[in-house]
Amino acid sequence: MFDLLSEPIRKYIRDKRWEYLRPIQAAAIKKILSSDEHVILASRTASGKTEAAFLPILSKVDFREPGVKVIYISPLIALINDQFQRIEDLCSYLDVRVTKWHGEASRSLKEQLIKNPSGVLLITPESLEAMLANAPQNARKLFGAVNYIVIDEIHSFLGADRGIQLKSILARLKPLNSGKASVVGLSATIGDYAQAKTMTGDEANTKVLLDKSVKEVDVKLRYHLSDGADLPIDLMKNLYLETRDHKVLIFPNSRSRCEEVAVKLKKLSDRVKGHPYYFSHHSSIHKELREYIETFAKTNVRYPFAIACTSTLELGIDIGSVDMVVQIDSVQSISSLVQRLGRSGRREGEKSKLLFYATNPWSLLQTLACLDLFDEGYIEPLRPAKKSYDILLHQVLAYVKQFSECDFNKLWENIHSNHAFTDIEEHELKDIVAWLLETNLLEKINGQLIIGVDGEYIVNSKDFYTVFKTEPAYKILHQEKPIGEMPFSPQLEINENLMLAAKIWKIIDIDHKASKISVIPASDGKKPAFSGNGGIVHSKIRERMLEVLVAKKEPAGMDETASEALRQLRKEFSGFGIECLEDDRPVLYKDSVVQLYTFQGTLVNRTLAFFLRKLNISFTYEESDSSFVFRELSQDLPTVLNEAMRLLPNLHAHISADLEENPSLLAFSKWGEYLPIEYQCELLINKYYDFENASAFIERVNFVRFT
DNA sequence: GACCTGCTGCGGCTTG
Repeated sequence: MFDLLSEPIRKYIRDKRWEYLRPIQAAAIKKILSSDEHVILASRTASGKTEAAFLPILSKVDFREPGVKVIYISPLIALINDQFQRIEDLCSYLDVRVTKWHGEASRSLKEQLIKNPSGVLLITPESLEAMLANAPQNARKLFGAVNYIVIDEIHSFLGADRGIQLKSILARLKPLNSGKASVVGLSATIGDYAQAKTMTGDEANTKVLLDKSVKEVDVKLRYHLSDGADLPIDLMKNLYLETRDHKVLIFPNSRSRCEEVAVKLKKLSDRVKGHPYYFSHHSSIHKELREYIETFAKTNVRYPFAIACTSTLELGIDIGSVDMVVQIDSVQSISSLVQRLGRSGRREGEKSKLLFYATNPWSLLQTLACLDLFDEGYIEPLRPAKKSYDILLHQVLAYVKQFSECDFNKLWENIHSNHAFTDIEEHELKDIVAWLLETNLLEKINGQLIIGVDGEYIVNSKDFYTVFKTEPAYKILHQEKPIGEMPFSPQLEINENLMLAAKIWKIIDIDHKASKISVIPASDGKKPAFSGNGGIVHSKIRERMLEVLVAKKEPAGMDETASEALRQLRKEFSGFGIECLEDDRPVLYKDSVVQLYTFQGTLVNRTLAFFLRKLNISFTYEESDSSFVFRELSQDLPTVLNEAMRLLPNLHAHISADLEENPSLLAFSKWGEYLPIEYQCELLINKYYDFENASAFIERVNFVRFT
């Protein structure tokens, strides 16, 4: 393979003293150099995917003619900054210019590129959106000669609104260079290759190159039952002893818990004069502090450290290799587990090390299920987008802004040929455009659609370029230096103490006008409160939990208390006599209380809850064990579910009544509120609920009674 | 108790 590469690239490899090419690199070189087909490169973390894409692309592309030749698209600014150094290093062998283009990148360098377009461009989807909408003339000048579009961490776009937007942007780029650019997608965690291929818009000519080799994982499972809001002290002490001499990432699943873990570990360390390198890293920590932590982790070789973090440290940002990954209570998805495990054992021949703590039996069971699925190489498929009317509406505004004016037929031609919207029909676009005209987001002059009076505010706001929502928050400052931010809550009051950035603070001033809170150091205080929605657990994980629950086999890696907790939970359920894992579901009858364990994913349960509400049946739902508790059930469960199915033919009427009563149901969608009401209903049905799988569950479920 | 992601144009100021 080496000989196929161009001389400067071969020199790069010699200078790096690579003894051999990784399997994914060899395969990618062969494929990319021999064809112009789109490719998806799927291979575990730290397997050299970036080079797998760029070595052959840089060998093949002729950079002498003007114009940007390669676009690299990343979901994160931090990843662009990281990859910039690697790619620039590579490109220095070819005298090719690399330019960063995102909201925090240098404007003068952007302007230089527009004056004299060439080389490789690293950019975010939102920056592409902004360029297409605001300065289409720049986009034409820059992208007329693009040969390759590399999409990093492509799984982070799949199954998400941001992915539909990216698809649409790729479709809008096509006419600028007569569609001659090939797409190369990179990821370590793709569960559904068919869906990954749809990103390119040409599934038939998209090939997947897959390196299935996996790292061995060394797993230890511990159990410390928690009765209250805080983590048990014996868990914290054990965690301290296990991690004090190592470089570790700790994933406690919430920002609030990150603070708790970082502060408590630091206190334990202080007491015995241990190292001071305890940090917390999540979205509410100020950017500069986060960057400091990342740089510390990457460049420090001498000292052990512990970073309590959320999914901010899950994607490909390079913080080097850690000795161990700690997970406190279960992950919500296998994809997330794979990414987190990939942060340790990155060196050749090294194992990944995972230390897991459960604080309740269901979290232990969920982890065992996830590890089981992980061993099989399973990654949950993402829900394919169906009728994304909200993103369509956003892209309609973007198209009209990009074109300045266009008639309906031109708009329809563009939407119709856009692979993000293959399931949208002309009459649907007509309805939505008519509604946009009625609400003054669009206007029609001489048969031409233009942005309307109220639309101007929307498309000219800096909030226009994203398809996801963000909550307003207060800035937290110490001596005018920003530490982080928090959403306003009753917790934020003068003289209250709280944790942030692994330190404890006392609030001394609140400026509501400027949304600023001043703090000074303190020695004791509470965990911060953040508002958020948990993740979505896939039905496959819940089904596997049932399987592990009724199995006899003792899973490996558990300590004695964990084993005992599993034995206990298995004993509780041994009386049910589950025979068919797919259909049988336990129902516990105790006095007048009925508890149904569905072992279904979050979306199916959410849909079942919708039915129960509509039937005026009172219940409580518990996400951790996926169960519904009924305290005054007057009919038996099969009758109830039969009635639920009878609601289906009138679904729209029920949903629209719900929406009228509670418009915040649409809060999950940033652009949904601008849709006509009947399309808002469709959006709820397609994106928020899962009627297909809920109905299938109702039809096949067989209640296994236990008293 | 429950994750994350991104951003323009322009006016006005400071600094070399």
